[in-house]
Amino acid sequence: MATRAAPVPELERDHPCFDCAVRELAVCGVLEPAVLRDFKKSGPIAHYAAGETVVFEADAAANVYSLTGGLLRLSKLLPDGRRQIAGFLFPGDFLGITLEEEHAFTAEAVAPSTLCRFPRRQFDAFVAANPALERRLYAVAAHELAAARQQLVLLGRKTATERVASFMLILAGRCHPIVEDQDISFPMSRADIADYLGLRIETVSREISALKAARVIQLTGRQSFRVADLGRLEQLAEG
Amino acid sequence: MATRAAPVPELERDHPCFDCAVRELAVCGVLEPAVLRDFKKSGPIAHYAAGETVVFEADAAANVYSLTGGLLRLSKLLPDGRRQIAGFLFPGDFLGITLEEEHAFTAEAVAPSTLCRFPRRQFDAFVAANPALERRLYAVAAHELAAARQQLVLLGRKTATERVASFMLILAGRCHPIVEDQDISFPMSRADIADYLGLRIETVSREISALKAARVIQLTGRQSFRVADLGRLEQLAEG
DNA sequence: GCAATTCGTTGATCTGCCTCATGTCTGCAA
DNA sequence: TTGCAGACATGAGGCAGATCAACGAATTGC
Repeated sequence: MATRAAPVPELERDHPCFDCAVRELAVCGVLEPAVLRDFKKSGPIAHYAAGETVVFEADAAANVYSLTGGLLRLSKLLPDGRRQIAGFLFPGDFLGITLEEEHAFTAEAVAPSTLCRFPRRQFDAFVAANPALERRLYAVAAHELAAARQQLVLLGRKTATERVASFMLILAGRCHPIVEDQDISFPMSRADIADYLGLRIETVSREISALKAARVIQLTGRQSFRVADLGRLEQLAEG
Repeated sequence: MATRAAPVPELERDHPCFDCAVRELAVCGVLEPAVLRDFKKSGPIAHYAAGETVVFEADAAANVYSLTGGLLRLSKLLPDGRRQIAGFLFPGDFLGITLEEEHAFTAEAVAPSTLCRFPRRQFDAFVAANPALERRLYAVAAHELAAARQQLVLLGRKTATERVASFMLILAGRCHPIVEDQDISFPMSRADIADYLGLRIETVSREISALKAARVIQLTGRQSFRVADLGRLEQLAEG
């Protein structure tokens, strides 16, 4: 979870990074304050309302972004309207891991979101000049790759029950340690969950109801829940 | 495709990299000959027969590898035996993009394969000392990530017909340019294809038969085919 | 050579999830 | 309060792909 970093004394109080909540988490975390000061000059902070699009797939990849607050979804549409969500971006996550000239996925705000935007060319130059940043980007890419491959297993081989249970565990896993009866809220709709898990919303709804009926989870709102039986949930997620 | 690089005159004739077929393609491609000479000292060449395991999932990630010949599959098993193949590695591909201490996937030889093996610690030190190599690794990771996310769309939202057509296009896409009536051979079994596409072997077999009956492809052997109608194949792959 | 085994194909049937339909809840505005 | 719209839930029936079964064609071992 995004733990607020200590303010950076070397920075001016009005510098946008001064009390950034995700500085340690984000790629910027590896930069020295002096470097950071210059770095952030390169791009403004952008706000997006829920539902707004940050980048369209096939758009020129002119900027890269660091998400400081909110939630994004990365999705792709097939010609007939079928949609697959490849992943969600949480505060601290980086948007723009590619060397292609165009984005491969659409990024949209699921909840109101705040991002630091950097012109791509400038960012690349900055990366080239800062080996620590380059290393951090590689780490981020490796991490995303592992997550995507894990999702391949879910989409290729898991049942609807296993998928929904796995999703609940992913949500719960964002809090360390995972404890039972802790309230976990998720801003995404059933439609988003369905498109992430390769299911239909009716199926997601039914499976959530089943988990609730089995007293494995407890719904505390439309978009929040508690894990009531972690062992059983983990069991259901694997088969 | 692996185009044989020109021999490297600065290297001894008996140096393993002297006439490596994939040197330009692989991560080593960015290294100066003098650096390359030292680099390769660090690890031997390993051979694996078809079916042999290079690394087991959950094994300590003690080595990284560069595939110089053959074909590997990256797979994961669920407790009850269901298997998902996350991807195939072709000559020039790198095995070991992770910062975790354990491998997340099993890597097995689909066909007889040859790999350069490097102790991970030594490799990491080498990467830290060679920014060009670091950049290349990031490029490789970004590329793999894009491929994995594309595969998420296939597994989450495509029909059996679309999946098999997409697979044929992926195979054909490894030859540039894609031309009709060029013989394309693939060393993987129907079981491997099924586990890659999230289908059963019977379904893969039926769909291949259907593509053949529709004269979209032509089978020239058990594990080779020709694209007879590229436009139609692309159409079928998207829906 | 011939059995034994593995791999791929094809047919018949079954089932998990999708599709379609309808109902319920919540938030918001009048 | 009522009415409305959007999101979510639930029921009934259908279908794509899984499962089960049988067979043919390569490959391997003797």
